[in-house]
Amino acid sequence: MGRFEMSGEDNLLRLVEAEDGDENNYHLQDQVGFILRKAHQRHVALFASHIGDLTPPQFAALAKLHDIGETSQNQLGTLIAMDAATVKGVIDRLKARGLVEVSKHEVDKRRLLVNLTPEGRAAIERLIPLARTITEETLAPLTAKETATFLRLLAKLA
Amino acid sequence: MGRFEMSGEDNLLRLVEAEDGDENNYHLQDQVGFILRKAHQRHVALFASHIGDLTPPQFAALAKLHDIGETSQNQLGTLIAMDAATVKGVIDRLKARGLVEVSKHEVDKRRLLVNLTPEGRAAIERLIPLARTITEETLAPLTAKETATFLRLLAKLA
DNA sequence: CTGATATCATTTGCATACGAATGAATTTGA
DNA sequence: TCAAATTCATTCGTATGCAAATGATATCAG
Repeated sequence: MGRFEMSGEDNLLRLVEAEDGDENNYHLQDQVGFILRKAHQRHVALFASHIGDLTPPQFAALAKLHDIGETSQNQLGTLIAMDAATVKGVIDRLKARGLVEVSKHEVDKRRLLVNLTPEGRAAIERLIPLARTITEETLAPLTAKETATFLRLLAKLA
Repeated sequence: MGRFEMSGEDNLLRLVEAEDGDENNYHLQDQVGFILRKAHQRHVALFASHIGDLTPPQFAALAKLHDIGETSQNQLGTLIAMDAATVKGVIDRLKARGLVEVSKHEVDKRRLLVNLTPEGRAAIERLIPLARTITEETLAPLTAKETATFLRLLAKLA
């Protein structure tokens, strides 16, 4: 289906359509969703290379608990953008490793309170500097000005 | 832990450190990895709202096969940024639905060739216009100029 | 007060995503 | 040539991520 095999009519059509963005061909590698997925993959790989024993979602849970203190599992999920099923798995694994502990809310018996253990607090405080490095490496292909622009626009899409 | 409970010494420390970017506090919601994850989540949700019966990775596989024609499973994985284990699962599910078919490479017996079926070709050609809409909606919070800038910078990170 | 709603957590099922190990086939290099 | 290294595919284990269903509890409206 090379362009050199097109008839004159097809060629005319192509020339007309080229004006509004080559609508005839679909280039997966130019789609925002595909590039977004790849950029996310690269970040996760960088994260793993620096922090091998914790995933980004696990880190996010610990960092948020460190920031705001004890909360319900549901509220934590909202703050770190995880649905209820996902956050449960993350908390279960952190609990199994002794990094967080859970307790029942005294008043509202539906709620499960989550908090850092001393080990969890030590871990997140040790890891935050590494996370800053990961952020830097993720953004390393951009200049400082580009980084500011990128983060501003990315935030609009999130 | 409010700032109004800080001692005078802490306050001085905070003022000094504020000069190089508030390094004492870690704000998860400002980290590129976290925002990248949320932006990706939003895109996947938009995708699902328009194309309910196919996931973005499945769509990517069909779109790439439509673009380049028959190829090995391994090569396809490289082109759509999936490792061998992941692409196998995606192809297995597309195969089970009759959208792709696989065959053995005659010369190199290690390779598994993958190609669209007529049904797969019809499906991807029907879905590509929807995918364009999804791209538009994903980028809707940005102006045209911002979109161009964003895609250029995002590509640098991917 | 109480029935309808809403919220919180859990469970199940399905689909990525990737590291590590394995086996088969191919390519390389001394 | 032939042993070593590489490539391709598969399998296993672990970890998100989300929809849907369920059960317990809490809130709201009449």
